[in-house]
Amino acid sequence: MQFSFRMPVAVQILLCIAKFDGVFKTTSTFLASSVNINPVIIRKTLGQLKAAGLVEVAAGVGGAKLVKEPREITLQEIFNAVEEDEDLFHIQENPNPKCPVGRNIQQVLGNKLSVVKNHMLDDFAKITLADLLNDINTAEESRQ
Amino acid sequence: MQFSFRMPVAVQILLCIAKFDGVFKTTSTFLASSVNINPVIIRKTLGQLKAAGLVEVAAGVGGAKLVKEPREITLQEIFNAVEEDEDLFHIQENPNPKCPVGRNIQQVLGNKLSVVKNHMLDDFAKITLADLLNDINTAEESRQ
DNA sequence: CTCATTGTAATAACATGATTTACAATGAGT
DNA sequence: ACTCATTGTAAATCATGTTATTACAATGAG
Repeated sequence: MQFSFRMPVAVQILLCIAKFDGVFKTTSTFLASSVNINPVIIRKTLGQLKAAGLVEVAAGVGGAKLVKEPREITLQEIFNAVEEDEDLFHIQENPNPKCPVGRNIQQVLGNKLSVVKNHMLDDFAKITLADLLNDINTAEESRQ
Repeated sequence: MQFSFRMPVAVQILLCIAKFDGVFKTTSTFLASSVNINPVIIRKTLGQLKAAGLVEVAAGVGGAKLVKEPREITLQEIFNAVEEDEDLFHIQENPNPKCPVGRNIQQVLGNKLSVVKNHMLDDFAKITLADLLNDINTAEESRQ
């Protein structure tokens, strides 16, 4: 069980937009070929990133640009842009109300897990697009 | 996108075994009625918990018991018992190798995300079954 | 030997994510 | 105003994973 492609795809989109800014027009087709995914997914994801205030997309003419500096864009913002705001885990919705465990599990376990999720979001907040761009460039250099 | 029922179900199973120890025989049918889930799921989950050394199950006669004290059982052990050891997120497996972003995204983003996952596991390690039992009891008392 | 129960396989039902096709709306360039 | 590549979006389909269900051999105390 793991999270879907969504956040990683969004990250790759943003990295490409940053990396190729001024060099290539970053259309959905162009981005789709980097990620190797369907252009419609790219357009949908770009829409979410636009709604989150991270990019602006030129309808008609095509291409996308970052609205903020890479070091001001965190993984947390990207995650929140493309994922629902929901609990980390499914907890059974209809446990037995006659059982002392069943009738309290949602609240008790839910409380603990929401703390864990908040820590995860805090971790995401510490990782910026600039960090990732930097790592990409370092990795590129080490390929000679 | 969220994790499945598996870990929460395993937690509820263990809580019931601890709570009803010596009072009821905790068969898969009994546990299934607390969680309100199919007994086969319970049996399968109990099998995973047994393999992880957390419970012993009496085949034939029925019923399950904890092998360790509740305060020695952590959410991390439970999580690892029922979930695959895999990355937190899917990262596109076939990105474009001609793109400097595509050919490095797995390594770069994967590194960052594995740190986050380890933090999450550390958080899980700090939560014990005894903590949850205690919270259940407190919640029960406040119902009067 | 009996019988409730576990262990397990196989299948179906269901939900969700990803793919693909299609097409109206957009807007810079001519 | 027209063109045309592109976006935005809906709808249908495919793929995958999770949960539910049925079935039955294996288990082991009484």
